[in-house]
Amino acid sequence: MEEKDSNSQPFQNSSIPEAFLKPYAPQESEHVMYALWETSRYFNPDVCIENGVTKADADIFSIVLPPPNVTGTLHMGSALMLAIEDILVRYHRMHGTRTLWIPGTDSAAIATQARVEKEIQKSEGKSRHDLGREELLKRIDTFVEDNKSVMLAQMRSIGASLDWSRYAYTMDEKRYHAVMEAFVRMYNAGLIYRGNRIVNWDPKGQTTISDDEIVYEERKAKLYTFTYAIDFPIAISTTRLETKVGDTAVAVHPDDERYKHLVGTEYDVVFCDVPLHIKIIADASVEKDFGTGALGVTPAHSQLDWEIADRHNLSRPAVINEYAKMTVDGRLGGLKVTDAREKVAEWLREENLLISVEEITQNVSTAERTGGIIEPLPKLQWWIDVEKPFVMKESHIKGITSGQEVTLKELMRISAEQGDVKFVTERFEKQYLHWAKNLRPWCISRQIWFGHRIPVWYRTHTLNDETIIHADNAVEMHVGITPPEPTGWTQDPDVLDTWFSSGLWTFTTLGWPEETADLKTYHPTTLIESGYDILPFWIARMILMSGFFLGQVPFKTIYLHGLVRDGQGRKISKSLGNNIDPVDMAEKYGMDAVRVSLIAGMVPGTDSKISEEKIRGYKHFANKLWNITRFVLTSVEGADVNHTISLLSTPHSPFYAELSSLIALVDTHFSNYRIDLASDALYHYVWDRFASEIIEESKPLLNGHDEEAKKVRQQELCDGLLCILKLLHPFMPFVTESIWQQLPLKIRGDERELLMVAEWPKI
RNA sequence: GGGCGGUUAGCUCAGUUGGUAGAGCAGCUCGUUUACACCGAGAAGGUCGGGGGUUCAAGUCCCUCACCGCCCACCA
Repeated sequence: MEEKDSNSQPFQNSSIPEAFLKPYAPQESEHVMYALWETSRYFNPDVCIENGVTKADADIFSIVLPPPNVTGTLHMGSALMLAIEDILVRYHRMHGTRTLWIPGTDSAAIATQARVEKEIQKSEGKSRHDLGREELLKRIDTFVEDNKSVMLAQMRSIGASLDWSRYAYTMDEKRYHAVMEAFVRMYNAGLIYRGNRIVNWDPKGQTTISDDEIVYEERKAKLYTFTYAIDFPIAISTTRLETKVGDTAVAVHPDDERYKHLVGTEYDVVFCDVPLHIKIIADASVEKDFGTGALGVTPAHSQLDWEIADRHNLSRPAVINEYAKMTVDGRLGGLKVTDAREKVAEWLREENLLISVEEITQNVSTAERTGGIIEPLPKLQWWIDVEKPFVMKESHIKGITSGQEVTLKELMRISAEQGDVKFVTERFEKQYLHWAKNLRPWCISRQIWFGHRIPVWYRTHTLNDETIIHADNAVEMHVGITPPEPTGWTQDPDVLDTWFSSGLWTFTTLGWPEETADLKTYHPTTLIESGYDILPFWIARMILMSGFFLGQVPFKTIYLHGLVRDGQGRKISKSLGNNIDPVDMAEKYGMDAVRVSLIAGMVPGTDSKISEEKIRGYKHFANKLWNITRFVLTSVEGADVNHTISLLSTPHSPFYAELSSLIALVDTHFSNYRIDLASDALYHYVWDRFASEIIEESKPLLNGHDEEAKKVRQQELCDGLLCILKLLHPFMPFVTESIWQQLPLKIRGDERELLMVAEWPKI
């Protein structure tokens, strides 16, 4: 950009701050503004009270930041989340509300461990077993520490006015202890148990994963139809031939006329070298129209079959191990499942038992993190029983009375149905209720090393201790944060599902299990704000946990935002190369522009778009504001303006009336969580009204000879500017604060020094 | 299979209780006389996915069809 000839510079000898002689340069001031806010310590509501910014008995607005994973750097999705929350937080803080926003980061157990393991494998060619548990955890800690500092710096760069004095990490000491405490209490209430059930086993990651971590992939497969033996009366169909050596029954529909006469008969066959005892049973879960209408029941390797086995008291031989290899004797022994499948097909052909082979497409379950094909296996795991009634000693939840007996499932349903938690977007309530209704036992143990280790201890010798109960295998077990004696006890090697600890997040961040002042003051939190993609994972589990431990809902309102997509509405993905980095964009156009372009046109619950053109547009807007200031300052130079905070409370001209209705409109949009509409209204007022019309109309007035009219207009311009700065501050904190900091005292009047804590204009 | 969204200007989307179709970006024409060219002025552009219904009046309410997308379940 060329420097203007100094002779043509009209402000050469004026008192206009020099910064306004150039276009707005966000890069120079953003970090300075953030430092100013942070050192003021006003992000902390206690400091606001001490300094009279907030009254101690003011209304509460509390919100816990959904902790970003320490694995990554900040992407547009997290930037959107931070922007929305910061806008709401700044808005409430300026209203004099006692406002708390708690920052945190998430260890993201499986994702983080997988990431570090992969890097070590790549650079050193070593697996986690080569390193050992202790060494791997050390490496992960180093990785986390490195990443964390980058993450936190980026969160600051967004402008997030988080109370850093209350920062929490899911794996820090306080949170770790709270999670242990939670496990023990839930166990003692009888809601956590250890049991053998079918789990989703990921042979690649060598761990259990939850239903929610499964991704279905469409694949072509062969559907084989065959009989177990020449004299076996029913043909069955399957895509997983190799599991058939684990069959104990053939199930048919009770109403199926073809097979009715066979129900109850039993057969002994030798299938692929494996002796089987097959019982023919009738079960309503069988589809008459699929395949032959008869289902070979493999209790140990299918969720559905396991449940059928429950109903018919069948045995459940396991034939596949954790490495997806066959455990039977004979020709299949030790083979991988895919090879075994071929082998069985071969055998069927030889024996003339194969009736047909059909190409079908089916959904294969794969692990989200590793891509491994899920092998359903029976395993001894820890579970949360969501259907077991317990007594809720003290309930603050609408629809549940203290002392009432409820199940976790009912608790989740009632919290939403009675309106104790409200959804900003109604359709998510339907989704949530549907999910809560179909909730099954929740498997909370994971066979990885990084995470909250299960507080259960085992030893093989007996001891007379009342706290000891007997598990299977005649091993003694003790549930507690520490072992009953310093030696002789081994801790369960598994760690907890990351969502177990995340479910406690709204109250562990406030100091639970201690009964802290924070917990009393800020819980239930006012609002949870997150992407809709983690509704079942996280939102639902927080309601469960908070209900159980505190008899409260974790938050009163649920605001879910959508995905951030690219300018054409495509998902942001590495393969498309369409990623737009918020930090890069901020360097180019300023963070305010990034923030506003993220929330403009973003309706709660729907996906939104971001593009570089859009960001550029709002950069221009920031500059417009800058130049409006320049004009106003020039116009009132030497004039006698006198600003007091209360000025706006008595609108005495169309100008003030218009400002009042703008404030009212913005407030209405905020109360409906439509910050997109609020920012839109402000954008248009500032540009189309204030800049294009009011300022233009002012020019003849300011140059005219009617001194009274000139004076009135000068006052109006000042008040208008201050009002606009305040209204825009939540959206564009950097440029508005930059301007505020450079306003001459006579214009700022008796307002506070930091715009961040200035009083919201009153109508 | 079950559920839920969406379809409005070239592109991306608003449109609150039914009352004369809106914005941003792109594009077109013109303009650089001092807040801002990171600007201003102006014009153009839509039978609101198709069909039917309710109503004095429908982008908005109801029915139906088509297409796109998402979530859940999952057939062995």
